[in-house]
Amino acid sequence: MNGFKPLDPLLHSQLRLAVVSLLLGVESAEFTFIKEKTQSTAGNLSVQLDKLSEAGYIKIEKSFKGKKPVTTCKITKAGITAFEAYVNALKGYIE
Amino acid sequence: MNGFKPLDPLLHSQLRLAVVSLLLGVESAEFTFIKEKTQSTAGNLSVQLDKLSEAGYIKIEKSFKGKKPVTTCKITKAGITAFEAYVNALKGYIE
DNA sequence: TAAAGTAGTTTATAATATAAACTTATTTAT
DNA sequence: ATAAATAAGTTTATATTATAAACTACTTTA
Repeated sequence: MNGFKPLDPLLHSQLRLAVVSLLLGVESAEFTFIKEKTQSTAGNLSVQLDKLSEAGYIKIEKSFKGKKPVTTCKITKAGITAFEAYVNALKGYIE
Repeated sequence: MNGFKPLDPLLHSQLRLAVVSLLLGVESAEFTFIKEKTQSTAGNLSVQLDKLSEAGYIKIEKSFKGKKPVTTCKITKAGITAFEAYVNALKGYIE
C-alpha cells in the first residue's frame, strides 16, 4: 500500500493547482481569463504563474492584442507529468 | 459544473492531511505512531496536532503508559466532515 | 551517577501566499 | 487637449505557514 508520498509543493497550492487544472483543459489561456476563472488577484496570479513557469510546468508568452499586452499561458509536457504525479500521490491521502 | 471551491487551509497541508487521513482509518493513534507513519519530526507534528485540535478536527488526550507520557489522538465528527468537504472540493481541481 | 533515550513543547527561521502599491499604456469623458 | 478611469500586469511588503532547532522533563541503561 501507499504510505504518504510527498506532495510536489509547487502544485500543492490552491491557486497554482487551479491554474494547472485549468490549463489542462484548454489549448492555452490568457492571463485575464485565468484570473477570472480562478477568482484570484492579478498580483497573486502573476507571482504564481512565474513560479509555474520557472518550474517549467507552463510556458508563458507575451504579445499584443491590438495595443494591449496579453500574457498567454500553456501547460507543458513536464507540467502534465507533474500534475499526474501529484494527483497520484494525493490519492494516498484521500482514498 | 464545479469551479474551484476554496480548499480548507487547515487540511490543505501535507502533514495535517496525512494525520487526518491516518486517523480516519483507526480508532485512535499515539503521537509516536503518527510520527512514524507520517515521517514527520516531533516538533512539526506537535504544532500541527495542536492546530487540528484547536480547529476541533481531532481530540487529544494525554495520559501515562507506565511512567512515560503518551499523547493519543482521535478524529472528531467535525474532522470527518471537514475532510469530506475538502476531498469534495479538491475533486473540482483534479478530475 | 553520568550518559543516552523518550516523549514531547517552545522558540526561531525559512518558505509561501497574499495583498497593496506601483508602472505603463490606453480609452473615455470634459 | 487634458484629466480621469480602465487595462494588464509587475514589484514590493506583509502576514501566514511550515519546518527545524533548541529546549524541558523525565526515564532507562551502562
